[in-house]
Amino acid sequence: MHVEYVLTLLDVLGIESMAVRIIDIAKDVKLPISTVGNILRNDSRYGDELTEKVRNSALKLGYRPNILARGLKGGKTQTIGIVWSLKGFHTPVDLVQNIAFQVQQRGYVSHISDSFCDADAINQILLDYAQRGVDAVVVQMVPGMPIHICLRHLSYFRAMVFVPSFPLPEAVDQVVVNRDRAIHDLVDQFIKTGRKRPYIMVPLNPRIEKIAPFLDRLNYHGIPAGDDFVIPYQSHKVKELPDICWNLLESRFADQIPFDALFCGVDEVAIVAYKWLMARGRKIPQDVAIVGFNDSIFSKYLSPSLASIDRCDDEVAEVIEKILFNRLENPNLAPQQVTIPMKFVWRESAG
Amino acid sequence: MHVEYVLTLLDVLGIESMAVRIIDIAKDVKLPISTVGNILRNDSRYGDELTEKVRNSALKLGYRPNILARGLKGGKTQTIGIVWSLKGFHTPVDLVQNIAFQVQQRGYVSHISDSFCDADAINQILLDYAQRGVDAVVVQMVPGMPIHICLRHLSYFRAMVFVPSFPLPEAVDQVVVNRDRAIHDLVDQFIKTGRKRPYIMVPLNPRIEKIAPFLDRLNYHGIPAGDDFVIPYQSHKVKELPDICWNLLESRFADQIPFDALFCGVDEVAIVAYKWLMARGRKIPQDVAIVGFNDSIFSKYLSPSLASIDRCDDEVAEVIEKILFNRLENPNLAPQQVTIPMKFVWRESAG
DNA sequence: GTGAAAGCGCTAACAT
DNA sequence: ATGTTAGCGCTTTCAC
Repeated sequence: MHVEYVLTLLDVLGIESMAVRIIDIAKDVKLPISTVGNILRNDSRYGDELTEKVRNSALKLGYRPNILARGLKGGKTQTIGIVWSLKGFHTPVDLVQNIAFQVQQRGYVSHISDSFCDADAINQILLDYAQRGVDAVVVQMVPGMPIHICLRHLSYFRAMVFVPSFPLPEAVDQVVVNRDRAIHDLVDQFIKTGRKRPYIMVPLNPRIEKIAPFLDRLNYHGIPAGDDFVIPYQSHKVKELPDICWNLLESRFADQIPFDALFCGVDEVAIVAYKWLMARGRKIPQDVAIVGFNDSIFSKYLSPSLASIDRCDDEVAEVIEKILFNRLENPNLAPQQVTIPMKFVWRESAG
Repeated sequence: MHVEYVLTLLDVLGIESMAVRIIDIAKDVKLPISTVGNILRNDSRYGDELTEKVRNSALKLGYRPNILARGLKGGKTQTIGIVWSLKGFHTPVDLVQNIAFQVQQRGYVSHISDSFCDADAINQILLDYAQRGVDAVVVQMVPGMPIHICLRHLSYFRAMVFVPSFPLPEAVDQVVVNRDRAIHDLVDQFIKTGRKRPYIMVPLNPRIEKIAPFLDRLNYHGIPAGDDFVIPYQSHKVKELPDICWNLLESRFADQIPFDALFCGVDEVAIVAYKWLMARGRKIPQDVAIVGFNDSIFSKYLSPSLASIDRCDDEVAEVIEKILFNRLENPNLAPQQVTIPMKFVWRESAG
């Protein structure tokens, strides 16, 4: 900062700019530093009188422990780190905000870093968190990501919660957020309403999350669905996603529309499909059924209302928080595993 | 963590779980700690040979400085804090992600905290950041928020960038993101297309951001617009927003629709308005023109395409980052102020 | 029950 | 040019 300016300003405001330390309290109450520290840490050995005196002084002076110093000695830093794929449209950023919010309510502060779905990036982030004395981390596990990248950092953190889409075989704390059930349900809905050629429009990777269960379920119903049922898109920049999808539909289905149902990787893409199909005089869901993903708040109010898949972010955030703090409070607990299946939400567009 | 399990696991993986310290390098190269530290800090006094030796050793051992120890001594922690109103739908969470992303690219880590638009909460967060040796903070300033709440913490941080919607009179680094121009433009568009009663549907607070410029501009055009032109909504939970708005329209305009244009606080609310109006047989934009807010990626693909206001998040994030790191690199710079006006984006729904 | 003192890992001022 | 040393603020062990 512009030092002179700041000093002047602080002067004008009459602000004391030094942080209060334990030693300041010690001087105030005329006791040794360790006594003050111990009392502030709720050491029960001290008399009520002393305790009260110290607490009052701390309150009076506005004492706040220096987290850096605490952490340096191996103490808790009241910090949790969240490693997530934030860029790219397939990702539930709301969920991250939710977790951060929960954590903040507990008096913790969170670091949020973009994993870029890249093993090396995750490794660097975890190393970085370790240097900072981060107490615990939440790591989104993308299918195909080697988990040992993360496990090697296990000893640096008091807790480590993984959020994969399929159960990890390792005995670690994990909240599995699985799409299979929801995708089965939506395919069943397509079948029930007589669809013969349901397509899927999603990013190509990771295949196992959406494409595989979709095609599998179609095959289960006797529809020989292969990669010709997949309309893959690349989404480097979220902003370009709608245009990319529009162009994809234009170029690939200029002559005819071979599908009678379409599962879109996100609700926003479903909106593009709506417009594209309507421009061709197709009726939704009569001619083509549509299902989106994420159950965005607007989906219910599209015309027709858009069926979607609910990731259950609130519940997931809640469970993550629970498991995380359980572990922090009780380090010797057996590893926890909770599965939260996403839910298919029927609406008009699904037929 | 489950200690036994972790130890076994680490054992199996053959992982060395101790962090490498300067002293480890010092032992490795048989030099005093300070020499190693100095060299690692790019002290130019040392010979090439020594320098190389130390650097190689650091690389070999995978040395990473302990940020806590560095910060404790008053050094940089490579951390920036972001204080923003995250809950509540009026807020550009994307922007926060953008900033965090930029910061990460620079090798910094970010803390993100929800300000709840509350002075006391902000105060606590800044105190907390100060305890953690956070290098710099970015603070969203909501109109009406007393800035001295923040200024009193000025001396704790190496940089402090404010993001208000109107210029702050104080000489501080600030990126002003202003709506006035965009709202003027959209009102002018309404007038140009002959609208007589344009309404606005937004949260009641802060009035000065959207409602005031909207009504002012209408009055400028000779339309005596007052609070009867405002349809205020409360949005405690984002998820409930569409239903709340729907019910609001239902109950307030059961008999007749008095407006021929509607400016919605977010694009999602515009979607609700679309459906509600269409259900009543109204044509958009012929009967009622609609403009949303945020220029969400789907707006262009609604039917009709939705006019909106672009917050220019990317540009804002970029400027914030630039000012922030300018200040960190050059503490004696004069305070910077940049204004980035939002932009009205015309599309079919605006008529 | 109370208090002195030894670090945590790093930085930087200060000797040599 | 190179090396010594005194902390930063807190925690925790161990004397008293």
